[in-house]
Amino acid sequence: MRLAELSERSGVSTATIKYYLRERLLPPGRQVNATTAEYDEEHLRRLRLVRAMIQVGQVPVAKVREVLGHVDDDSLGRAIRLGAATWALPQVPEPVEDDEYVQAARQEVAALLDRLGWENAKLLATISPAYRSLVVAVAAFRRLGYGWGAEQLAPYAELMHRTAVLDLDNMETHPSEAERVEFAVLGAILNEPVLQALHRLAQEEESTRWYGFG
Amino acid sequence: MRLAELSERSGVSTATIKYYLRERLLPPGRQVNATTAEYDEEHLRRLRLVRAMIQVGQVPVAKVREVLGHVDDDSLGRAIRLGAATWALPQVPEPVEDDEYVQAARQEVAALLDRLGWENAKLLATISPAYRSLVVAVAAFRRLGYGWGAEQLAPYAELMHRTAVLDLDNMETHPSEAERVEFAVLGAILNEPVLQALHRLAQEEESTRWYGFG
DNA sequence: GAGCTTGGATAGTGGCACTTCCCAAGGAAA
DNA sequence: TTTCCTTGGGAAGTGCCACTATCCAAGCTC
Repeated sequence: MRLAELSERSGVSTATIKYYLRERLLPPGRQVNATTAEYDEEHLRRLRLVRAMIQVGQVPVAKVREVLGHVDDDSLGRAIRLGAATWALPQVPEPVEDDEYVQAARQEVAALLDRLGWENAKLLATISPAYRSLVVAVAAFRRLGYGWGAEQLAPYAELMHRTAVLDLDNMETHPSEAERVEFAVLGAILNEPVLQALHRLAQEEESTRWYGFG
Repeated sequence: MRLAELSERSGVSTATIKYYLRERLLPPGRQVNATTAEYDEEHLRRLRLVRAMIQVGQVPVAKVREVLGHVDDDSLGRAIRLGAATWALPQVPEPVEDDEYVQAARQEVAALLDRLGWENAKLLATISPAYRSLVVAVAAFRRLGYGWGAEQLAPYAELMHRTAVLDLDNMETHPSEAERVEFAVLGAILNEPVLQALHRLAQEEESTRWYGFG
């Protein structure tokens, strides 16, 4: 198919597709002659994946390129490819100053991992962006005077752990390795908006149960 | 305290504080004379809240102003104030076309709420941004050929429901109404990065348990 | 051969979160 | 008193980002 058809079938304007081609989020089409290139179903699928990451996952273009690089890199193991995708996602900025709140948050997070027995996560503490994000968020709470500590976090962490197990179970249901990897990446990126929306819906459900609509 | 001290104690540059004052995210200080204004602890607290929303919660400035308006509006009931904060948060864009995927996603979400017995959420279906986000995200999965439906979503929804119950339990532990409302708003905004970070950490923990670090 | 579409390149747009610059007024030091 | 620094406020500028508009020459279509 040509660019116009790719545009029509994906709902993405030709100008934007050209932009993605320029940004190397899509591989170039097969050049038929000087003014025509041919695209196939794989391009359409990749384009939809890119759109889903950008629009639903709110992933910036540069990060999309990075993630796709890992998706296409067959030399990496699955845990690495899954991790690479998650790690490439936008993160909260590095805490500029290591003030008392950040240090206290660091201790609480460490205590949390101890309590949960997440031995692997402890090993990843110094390098995992998720770990850093958690510390920053907990520090923000503490800075405002709320005592978020291991005790309050533990039940949340248990629930998130079960969520992660569901993620992996779902991934395992896919037959081919290529499909599993794409699903892992997608899951890492698209599951979060799903979880977020479910969380907000559940909050609405529950708070109206407690307090009514008024 | 004066602007310079407010800046020092919050770690936010004076230029940025001026910007927040101009954008009405902070109330003006008490004007001492033509070139001096006096700020107090409440300004510092509000500034930290604003920073937390913008940096950790990634909430755009315009939305922060909107949310703060609800926080300060004593005339609203708690469920409304909590909802108002969550609803003001950035959302995925409206699905442009009501194609087959969006329609199928809508049906699956409706089936999910039936299955879960979330009667209040069903009533909110036409107006809740969270509902719309969920539909958009599920549609994105379906467009890529993954069969996310009520059956796969239900266990996730159960876990998120328990999370929401934890949220409300935590809120109830705060003694004063004003504190509860601020905590509800903050929880709606800052809990999400916490949950996200916990989820990613749990994924790392679990996938390394399954597949190792290699 | 007139008039269309094609893909590629370049430059422009609009929004956002700051950040820089300038100013007049005030306080402090010489 | 004079000089110098600091203050808060406003206007304009910056840098980034995700597009989007405009050109262009080549080719296809009637």
